Amino acid sequence: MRTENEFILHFGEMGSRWGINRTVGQIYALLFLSEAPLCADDICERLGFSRSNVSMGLKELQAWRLVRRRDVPDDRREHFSTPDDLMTIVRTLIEERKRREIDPTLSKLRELEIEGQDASDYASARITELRQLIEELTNLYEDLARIETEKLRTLLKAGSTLSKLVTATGRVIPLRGGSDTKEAN
Amino acid sequence: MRTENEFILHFGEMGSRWGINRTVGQIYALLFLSEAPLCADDICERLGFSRSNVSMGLKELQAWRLVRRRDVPDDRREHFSTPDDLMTIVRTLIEERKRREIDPTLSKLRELEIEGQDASDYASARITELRQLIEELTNLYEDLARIETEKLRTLLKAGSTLSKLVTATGRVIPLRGGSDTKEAN
DNA sequence: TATGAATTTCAGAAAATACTGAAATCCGTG
DNA sequence: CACGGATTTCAGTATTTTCTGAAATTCATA
Repeated sequence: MRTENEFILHFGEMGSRWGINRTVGQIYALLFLSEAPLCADDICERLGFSRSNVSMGLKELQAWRLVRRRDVPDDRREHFSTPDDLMTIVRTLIEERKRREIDPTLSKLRELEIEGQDASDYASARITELRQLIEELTNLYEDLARIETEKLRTLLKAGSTLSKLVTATGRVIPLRGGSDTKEAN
Repeated sequence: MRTENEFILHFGEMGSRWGINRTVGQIYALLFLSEAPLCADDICERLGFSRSNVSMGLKELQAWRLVRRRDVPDDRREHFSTPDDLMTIVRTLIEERKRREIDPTLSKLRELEIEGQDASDYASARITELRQLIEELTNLYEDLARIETEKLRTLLKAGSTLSKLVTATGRVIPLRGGSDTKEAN
């Protein structure tokens, strides 16, 4: 209980840094730690928030796709839980943050490049450069997002796979302090 | 001008999603688009914020390491600019966000694993699982952060490098819709 | 289609955050 | 070390965001 409480309080505090509020953070944390799905009343009781606040919070978590509805037999009330698989959670988180924090800016930059011919040369160049970099990073992300969870996990656990990755591009990139054997290409 | 203004307003609006406020977002955008370093007075005048607000904003941007001081000859006032290299900016952004949004949670999880033996089995398992995944992702990030900008950029531009990466682990992971030739291993 | 439990909506209260102007501090120069 | 421009601090105000309770709505069941 002590541990669970601290975890929940921590998520509440971090919430604002993560772009959700205290309530939403705590609700998420509570669901994350509970094996069985919980209904809104359970959450109110446990966290001491008003019913309406919990309702809002659950709505937001569903919009983030971080919490899903679950049917519990013999109970009319809706229940909620977080996905079991952590990798799924991480993927969702990244996807949603990209959608909220990056996509709108990419659209705006494209729009400004097309419509706006009135910026200074320097400003135009910077906007284009930024748009290009965001596109490249987005493409990389989309490649990554296609790799199945199982294999991504293997990759993650394998040691210094990264040096191999870079080797595959035709160059050798020594890792600082590493002792990789160099492969001539 | 029209274009610059729209860019600045957009950064102001997005600021709250990015964990900075409107003022800070606008100051950053203005500096990002200006070739010459600007002093606080320039910024006040251009954006219409109070002197003290601009001072706070610049302080915050420096704490994020997104803006640096620059000396301008024959002017006693401090001037500021964003780094020229976009890749540097992206690295800094990721580094700082990791520091603010992930590191504190990783510490807390470790602490809870050590101190807290009172959680339910399920909760303990989830905390451990989460701590492990964050560590793995953090390690991956640290590997990536060591690759020099020049080479990272090459990598980013190269096409479907990712399938090669995964091949290097000893498996072939077909990209959805891709037409990579499979390499037997 | 009337009932009532469950859920959502929403206007206003409470809390948190951002912003300002005035005063204090800093700092190079005479 | 006094002057004066540049910068920061800070207490109070304004704005935004979060939270609540009451009312409205939804929806399965009789």
